[in-house]
Amino acid sequence: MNYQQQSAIAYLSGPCLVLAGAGSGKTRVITHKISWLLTECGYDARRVVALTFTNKAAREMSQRLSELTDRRLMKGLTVSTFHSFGLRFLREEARYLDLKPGFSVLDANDSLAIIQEHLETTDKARLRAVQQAISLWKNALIDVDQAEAQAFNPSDLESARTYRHYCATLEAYQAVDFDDLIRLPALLLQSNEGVRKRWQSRIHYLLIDEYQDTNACQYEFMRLLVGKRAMFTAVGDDDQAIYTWRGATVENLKRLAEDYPELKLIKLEQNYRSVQRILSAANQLIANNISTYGKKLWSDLGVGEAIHVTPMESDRAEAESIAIRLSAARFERQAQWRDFAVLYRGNHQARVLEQALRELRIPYSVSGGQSFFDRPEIRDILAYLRLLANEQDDAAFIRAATTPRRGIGQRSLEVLGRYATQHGWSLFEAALNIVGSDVLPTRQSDVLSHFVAFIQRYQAKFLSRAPVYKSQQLTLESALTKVDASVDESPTQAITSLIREIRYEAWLFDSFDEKPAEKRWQNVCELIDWLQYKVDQEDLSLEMLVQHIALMSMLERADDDDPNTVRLSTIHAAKGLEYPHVYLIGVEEGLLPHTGRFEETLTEEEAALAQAHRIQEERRLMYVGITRAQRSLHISWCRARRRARELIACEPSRFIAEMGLVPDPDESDVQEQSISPKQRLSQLRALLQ
DNA sequence: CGAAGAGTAGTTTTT
DNA sequence: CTACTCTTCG
Repeated sequence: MNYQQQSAIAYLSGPCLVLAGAGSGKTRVITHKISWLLTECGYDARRVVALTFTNKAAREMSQRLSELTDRRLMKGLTVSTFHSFGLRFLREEARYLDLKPGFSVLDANDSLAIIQEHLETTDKARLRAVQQAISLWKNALIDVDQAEAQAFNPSDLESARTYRHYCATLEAYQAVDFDDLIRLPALLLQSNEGVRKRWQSRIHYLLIDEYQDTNACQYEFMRLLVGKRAMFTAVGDDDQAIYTWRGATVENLKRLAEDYPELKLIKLEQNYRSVQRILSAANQLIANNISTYGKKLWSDLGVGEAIHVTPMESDRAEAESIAIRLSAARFERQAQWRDFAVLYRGNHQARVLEQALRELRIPYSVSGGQSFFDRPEIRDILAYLRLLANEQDDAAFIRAATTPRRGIGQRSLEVLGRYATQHGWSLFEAALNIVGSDVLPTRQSDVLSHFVAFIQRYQAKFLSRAPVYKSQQLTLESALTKVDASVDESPTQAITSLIREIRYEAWLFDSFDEKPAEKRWQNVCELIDWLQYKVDQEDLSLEMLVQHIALMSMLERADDDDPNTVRLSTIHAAKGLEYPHVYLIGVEEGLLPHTGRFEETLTEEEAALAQAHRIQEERRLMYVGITRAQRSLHISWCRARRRARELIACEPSRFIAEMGLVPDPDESDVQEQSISPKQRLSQLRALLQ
């Protein structure tokens, strides 16, 4: 532990900001600080909260923490993502926000559907833009009225109107979205003194990871949680701020110094991860950015080998070449597959790579990408669970009512929707009251009321379970209290019987070919297993489980099996991780830095400014990518790339020149041309036999 | 109402 | 090339 790390850990006199460069032992400082608080300073674990941005980071933190701390002292400690923490807060304080305890947590898909319904357009770009606008407004704590007042052009006005409709819909659904998980707690802490006092006296020390990624909302949340006492440690690196598109603002770093004049600033500049060659390139690159706090990273791990820069003919050739080079490198370096990572800008780039790797039988795993919980069959089942927990969740109602097909179609839903709007009901309530009304033919209303009765039957099953949330004295600790064990049927048993009753398996095999159907059914079974596991592990009620699922990005099983595979990952998803050998691909103008479409509504200067910010963020992204590498770094770019259905010419990224790198003579395209990838592939195959 | 077929648009990053 | 949408037919 170096001097700076030690002082960061031991500093407890007030607010503390640790500027931790890439690989400078950031997580180490946080975990040791928590351990220090618990074991040396006598802090009660229930009074300490550590917040991260990703589930992965939270998991790693508690993992590493438990390696250096007595388990008994950790009891009641909170290490979670901002969003999970916000969810827990909301569950406890739901009554102050007119939210019922079973409120739904909508994911991005659900919220997009609401927006689409209101806008009545299928223009995907527009929909995304509006969704983004709404999210940014929420994250900046701008309410509907303010948004409308600030709208200067028709496009913004339409977005603001949609914002209004969107918020109203969420309220009607008794649902919150991701942004609300932080926004609502922040607003409640602002407006309700009693709640504020309670939380401020409950939390004695707060730690925040990746502080540079906080948005205005999260800042406010944090500020109100720590109160005047201001006992917190924020750890971050302004050079690694790569989420400003999500509302994160580096301004928060400056604001911290302004709001807390007594703020203790500690810089961690020694890098323990990479060889000097890699670090120098990273430093040289990031020097092109305007930085808030200057940092000079250094390491004593030696100079290291040269950074390879390789031009490729096409994205296909790049993928094949990477596959070959991975095989060769593993052999030459006597390394494991898990020592290698291939990083890229966009998820779609994984496609070609996967193909190439499969051809060479190279084991790989893709991080990020499509989430397990995004698969249609999983969403089907979850729709039922969501509906059980909250019958006002219209989105869940529609999905559950129409899957599997039970004779409720577009037309019936339209009529039902109108009927519901007329009376100010949810779809569920409307369906409940539809028998006897003459809005639908008896055949349809029978099916609907049959469906409603079915849902109610299962609701009763779950309701008979101890409803944890009703307890008035619910606290952080007791939220996880064991569910009444005297009930005859476990939640997962009930879910299993529900799935059987809707004949989901049969429906799958009916609607799809044997192979895909089997896979889907397997996923459903996996979901049930996972639910069972969660129920056993954490004693969560169905409600809490369902709410939590929206926050799970991937199947969290990776920790038990430790696959020896090459990691394929977006640079974003690789943040915080490190690999001995990194291949950074697609380093081209237009892709990295990525250039999206420019906004027509902006003036020329505004557009130029936005563009400048964009480039800086992309540069930080490149910086993050580079600094993942410990020993060797390989950068490649393509002369041409398939995009949509045409081949477009590409230029090497300006970042390559900014780092002062030139193509590596040994691996230049001369060799690429003299021997085709296919030939090299078969050569290598022969070699490997 | 729902399934099968034809046509068409599409690519940033994520809790 | 593929994944999704819209259309048409039973």
